[in-house]
Amino acid sequence: MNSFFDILEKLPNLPDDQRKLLEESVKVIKVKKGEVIQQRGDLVRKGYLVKKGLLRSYSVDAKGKEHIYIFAPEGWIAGGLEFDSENPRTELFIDALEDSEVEMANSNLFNHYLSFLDEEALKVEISRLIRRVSVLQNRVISLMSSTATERYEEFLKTYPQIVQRVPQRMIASYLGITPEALSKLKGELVRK
Amino acid sequence: MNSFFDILEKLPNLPDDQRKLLEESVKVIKVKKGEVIQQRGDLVRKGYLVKKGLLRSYSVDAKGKEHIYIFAPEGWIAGGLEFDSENPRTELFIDALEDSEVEMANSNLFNHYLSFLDEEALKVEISRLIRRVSVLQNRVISLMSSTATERYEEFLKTYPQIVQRVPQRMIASYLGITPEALSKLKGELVRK
DNA sequence: CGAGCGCTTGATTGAGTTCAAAAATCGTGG
DNA sequence: CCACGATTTTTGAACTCAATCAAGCGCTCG
Repeated sequence: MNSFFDILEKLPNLPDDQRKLLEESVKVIKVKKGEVIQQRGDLVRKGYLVKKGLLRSYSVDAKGKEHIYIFAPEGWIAGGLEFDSENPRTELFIDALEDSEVEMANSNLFNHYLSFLDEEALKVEISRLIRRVSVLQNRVISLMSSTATERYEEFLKTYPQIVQRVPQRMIASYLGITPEALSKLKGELVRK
Repeated sequence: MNSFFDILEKLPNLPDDQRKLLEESVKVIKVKKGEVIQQRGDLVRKGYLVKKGLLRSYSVDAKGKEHIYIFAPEGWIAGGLEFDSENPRTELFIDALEDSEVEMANSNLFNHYLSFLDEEALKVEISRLIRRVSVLQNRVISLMSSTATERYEEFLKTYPQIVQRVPQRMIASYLGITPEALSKLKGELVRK
């Protein structure tokens, strides 16, 4: 999926007024580097599909430290349209690491989308969620069982395109370690 | 959902031969404590709904250490019927922590289930996945930003019914620490 | 009743944190 | 295009939390 408007095209039977409503629930916005577009506690659930640039989603712990949850480069979605009724408020912040262009969709789109889904689209949607579960599962396992060095090497393999674009301390934050630790760890790796 | 057979009841339009096929894809089995019912690398995707007893799903790392991914008491599903085509082989083991009674469904059920889903059931299915994503997200964040002690206290609050039933070293394994560390950490807590 | 399993406790080690400061890099205005 | 200030990375020393190794205790179930 490269655009939320693809979703609308998958709904040929949609009445015109509905279609208009959904079209209006997607806006293309420009986000400046550093700009925060979602904060913890936000009730409004929005999905941000990155057309150009790079977003990050992160939590802030009790001590004010940031922990990056995902990077979202071109083609990725940050924030998700999914709505968990048991926990309606976001835990996560989202901001831009580069000047970005983003399609912002509010949850109307998703909910209406669901109502009109055909069997094919349904499977796509479920696949997307399953893949997400799978990615998260691996992250949990790796946080529990791998050293920082192993996690870093894994990151290099999995997200080479991101390594180039973000400051090293952000990678440290994704890995769950301090910038100093990552720097030293890299030194160790080079020494071999 | 307390039984996979509930799924079948949600499909009133199902032709009889199809229904019979699906009914045959669910088996009730007894699993003895310690018995392993899924291993890493298994291609066959099965879902295990616990009727009685307690299952655990866990990974084994390079050093042979086990890391518990979830506990599944009565009413929970271990293993999941979801099929990720990009990564068809399980990373996880599943075994029984108590003598258990389990409904075992193979992925036929799920796939057919999807084909016949109505709008209502679809939303339920997607909700289930979303909740799972949400749980995993919290686990990732907590592994990155909380100390072992904080994670233990969180576990006590979230899964009080499980604390009573599993050996302490299993809780340590879930928290991502050694049994010794958990024992000492508990000592500290009592001392206050 | 004994052997083994699980929990505790202690000593030692190691990975990663914290704090501080220097070195390298980046970005922006002149 | 350069220079300066700000940010990022590196390096070092001291410290902390949890891992590892080892020994002892208590329970249970075979």
